[in-house]
Amino acid sequence: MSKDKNRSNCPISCSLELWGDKWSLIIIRDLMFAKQCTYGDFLKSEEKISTNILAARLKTLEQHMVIEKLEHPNSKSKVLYKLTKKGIELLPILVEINLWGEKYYADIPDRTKALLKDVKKDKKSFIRRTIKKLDID
Amino acid sequence: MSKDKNRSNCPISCSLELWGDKWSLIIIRDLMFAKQCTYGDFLKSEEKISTNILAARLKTLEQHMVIEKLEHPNSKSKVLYKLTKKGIELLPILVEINLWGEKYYADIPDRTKALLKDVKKDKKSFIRRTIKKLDID
DNA sequence: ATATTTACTTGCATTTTACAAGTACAAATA
DNA sequence: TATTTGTACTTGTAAAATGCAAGTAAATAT
Repeated sequence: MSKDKNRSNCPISCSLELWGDKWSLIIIRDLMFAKQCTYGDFLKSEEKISTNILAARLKTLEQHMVIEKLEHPNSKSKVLYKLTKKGIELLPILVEINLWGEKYYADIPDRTKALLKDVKKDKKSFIRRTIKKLDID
Repeated sequence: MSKDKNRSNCPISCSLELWGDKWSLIIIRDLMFAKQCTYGDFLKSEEKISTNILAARLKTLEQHMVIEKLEHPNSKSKVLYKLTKKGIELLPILVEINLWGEKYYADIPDRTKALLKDVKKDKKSFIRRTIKKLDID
């Protein structure tokens, strides 16, 4: 019925209890680099999340104020999802995961390579610029 | 029988397929800040991982060369686990998760607070020093 | 010789996930 | 206006992962 207690007060452990799974950061990645997404946009991602899992994750992330829902400007049947400040602040984590993954996995997409080249040139500046883009709505 | 194909070539997605769960980074955290751990040490952690899950995660992380097994200097019945270079390089990710978690969760343990104070003073230096400690074996 | 420690494995109930299909409302089309 | 399509979900169910308790085997301590 109600929320369980955290298994510890370690910030890493608490964070993992919220988004430590195979899908949450994929959703957040999409929002981070596409700015805003509809439900259908998430479903179209290459990783092919199933619709019930997507709905569950969106719900949890919204409840924990990592993302929020917005009305779509052109349509009442569409919903726009976007990152909150709390969600945007996950960017440094995504950047570091990207850098680690680039080092240990092959066939990185060109778009990602370009992005990471930019990151490596000046990480702080990349983060600042990306956040700035997300903040404008 | 054999390994499944990755769901995409996105480095974030690939990384999550390996350690995107509620336990892998807890194991890695323990190794990162305790340098070396036995099986029993992991079980003693506050988060109370169950023994079958621990065994499964250690196996996967070893297979993917994130951790490795060492003989215990004093005992043939003990096994020492330590991070490989690949594992050590997850430190920037753990640092960023820690910083995010510190911001959004309460009652952070004093040890962690002290560590994060050090991180915030000079992140690069903290990472360099922590890696240096881990490299000596 | 016996008991204890250590690193696991095994069995099973519960939970989570993945896949397929279905629903409800908005919007476009005939 | 009626019907089809698009969009955001929900529901059902089988398969897989998890959590808990107990068990095993080798090494060490007593």
